[in-house]
Amino acid sequence: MDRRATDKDDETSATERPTLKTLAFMTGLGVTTVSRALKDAPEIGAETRRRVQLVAKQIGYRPNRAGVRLRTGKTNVISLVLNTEHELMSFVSDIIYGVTEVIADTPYHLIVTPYSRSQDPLDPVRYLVETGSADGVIISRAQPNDPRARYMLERGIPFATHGRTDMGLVHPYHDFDNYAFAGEAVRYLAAIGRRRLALVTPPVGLTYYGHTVNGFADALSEVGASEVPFNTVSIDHTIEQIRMRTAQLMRRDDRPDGIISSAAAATLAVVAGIEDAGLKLGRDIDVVSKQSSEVLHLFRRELLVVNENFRLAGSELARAVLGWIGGAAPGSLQSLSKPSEVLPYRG
Amino acid sequence: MDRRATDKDDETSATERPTLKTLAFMTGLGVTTVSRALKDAPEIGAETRRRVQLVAKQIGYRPNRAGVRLRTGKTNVISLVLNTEHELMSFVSDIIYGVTEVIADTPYHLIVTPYSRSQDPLDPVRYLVETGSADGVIISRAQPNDPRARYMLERGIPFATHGRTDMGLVHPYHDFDNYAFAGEAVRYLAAIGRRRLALVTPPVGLTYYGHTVNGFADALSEVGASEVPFNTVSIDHTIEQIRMRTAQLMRRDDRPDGIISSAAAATLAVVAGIEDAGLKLGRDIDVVSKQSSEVLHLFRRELLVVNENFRLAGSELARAVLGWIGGAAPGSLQSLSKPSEVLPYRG
DNA sequence: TTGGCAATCTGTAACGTTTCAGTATATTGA
DNA sequence: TCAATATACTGAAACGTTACAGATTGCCAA
Repeated sequence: MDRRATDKDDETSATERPTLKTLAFMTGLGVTTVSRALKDAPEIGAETRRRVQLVAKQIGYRPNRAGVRLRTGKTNVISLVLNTEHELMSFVSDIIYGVTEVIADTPYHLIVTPYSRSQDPLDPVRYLVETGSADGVIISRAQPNDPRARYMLERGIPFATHGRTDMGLVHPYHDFDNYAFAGEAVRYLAAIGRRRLALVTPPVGLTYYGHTVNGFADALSEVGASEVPFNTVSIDHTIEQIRMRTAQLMRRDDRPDGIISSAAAATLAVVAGIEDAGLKLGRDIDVVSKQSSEVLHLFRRELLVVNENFRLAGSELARAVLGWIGGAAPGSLQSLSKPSEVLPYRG
Repeated sequence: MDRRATDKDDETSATERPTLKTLAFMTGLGVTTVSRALKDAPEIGAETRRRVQLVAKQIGYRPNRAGVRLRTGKTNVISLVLNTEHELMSFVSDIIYGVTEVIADTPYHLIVTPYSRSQDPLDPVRYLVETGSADGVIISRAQPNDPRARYMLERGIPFATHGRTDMGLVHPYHDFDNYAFAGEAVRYLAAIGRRRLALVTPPVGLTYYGHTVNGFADALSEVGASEVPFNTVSIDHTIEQIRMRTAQLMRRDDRPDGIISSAAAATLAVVAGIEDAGLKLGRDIDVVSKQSSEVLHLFRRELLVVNENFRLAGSELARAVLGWIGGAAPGSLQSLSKPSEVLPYRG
């Protein structure tokens, strides 16, 4: 128990970042004791604990991430896996902000892991898991049978999906209730006298494609309206494609008098197509669209909108992943966001 | 030189992630040799080098980031520092995608570090530097006298700014030539007979506010048009504010017959305001606007647009930071993006 | 032969953290 | 009184990497 300054340590330069060793030296304790005191371990005396924590706060001690990660494997990183090509008018920033909001006062960092159209969506996830680059993962564009979710479940790495899967496997998710959205939209249009409705669907293959289509179909038969098939486009198509095909559709005799669109970007193109065909919004046809920011009513007042909050989605997803990491049951970390009413323009 | 399996090592379980030790064992070499062979050190025999690299590739060896980071301080992380509240129609995703494009085949990860309106913009930067969380930083919303740039220059941490500063200090940046943009816009409007022009400016305080205002003023006097002051808004204002104040402006006798807008989101509000005042785009007034995605022509065909490519900005910024990290001279890592022509709608 | 010197390769230590297996002291039970 | 036990602390080892300071070998000049 000799308390001479250890010969090799240079506690001289005050500019260096403090480590546990610095704290140990300052408090006269061992490194181990300091480490445990900082994490409120029970076998540390109350006064010692307070003293260590005080000094740590004073000198602005921050654990070295690399040290922790090397020793424990804990990265303190959440990864958001994104497709860099889909989603035109990108809601991406909202999700990111939602996530950062939640992790702001945690030690977590957010890394963005992209993948492109040409890649297998499993690639980035495999990379993250194999290299142990994150404690938790958020993926979007969930599919009914999603290999990524299956993969991560097998490896036991916490994750949350934006959108639900349908594999009989339970995992955290956040989803917008697109079944309800499509239903509400149909009922609204029926209520204002529209009877021949078309749907601009989500990308085929994603889970919420099914939800939307089902909500649409069920509500159609409920209100006794009919569907005008419009399967040639989804919101993943380009502006040009959607516009052209909408114009084609609107030039037919059996054209719809109502359209429901699953995304604001697509709606811009749909409206352009409608007008290309010489028809007028609000008179010849009504359009209900989801949007994630208040742009559509600036675009055309006649549009009917339903708001989807992606910032909230980001927050919920982050909360879910952190919850799972923290040991909560995956099944308890699922949330579904109800759509707003269908909103007409108000001055 | 005994080649018995070292007693404590368990090279048995094939499921573990390979490390240098694994490679050393497999090749029969020392850990040091393997390490150097992998980074093409000159004192390693050519054959040995090839052999090690072959084995490494075969078993999918990936250096442990925490190990490298702990030992060398190199994080292999680039941080993008973002304000979570400004920038309505967010170009954020484009920047992110641009960055990820460039770092895709490097060992770098991208972390997003947010800060909110209530915080000092220096906070996140200070955090990154103090904790050594990134090898390079990208900041946006550059100011003429930017404390963040000054701070990072002092600490010698590589960074790039989206937008220029004006402190007589040299550092990498990427910027859109807003002086040219405003000038082109003025000249275009003058050429189609507009003589009384108003400018929806960038946020006061940011460097490109000055560029834009100067480009506007210089071109005005060049073509002999006059300015209608419109200092009550900038593109950082809310949609509602811009819309209301534009309507007010357009109801005055001395209203402009041309408006130049620095952002697409603001332009939506400007057009709404114009129409609120009962005026018609293309007849009573023309509007030139920057946009970062092809939305404005769907919105109103009469709009005149200039495209700004944020994905490119992201790529350039990433390239700049990586260049600086790689030892290039900061002064050689500056780029300016020329605006496109002013583009009217074409069917 | 011997010394010197390249050319290759190697072990050890260190980065900062947590965990393991203690040690020293005080306190309790009988 | 003595042993058992609880309390409060500690050093050493390990995570995977790189840098440092050697080691070993072969070859050439003297």
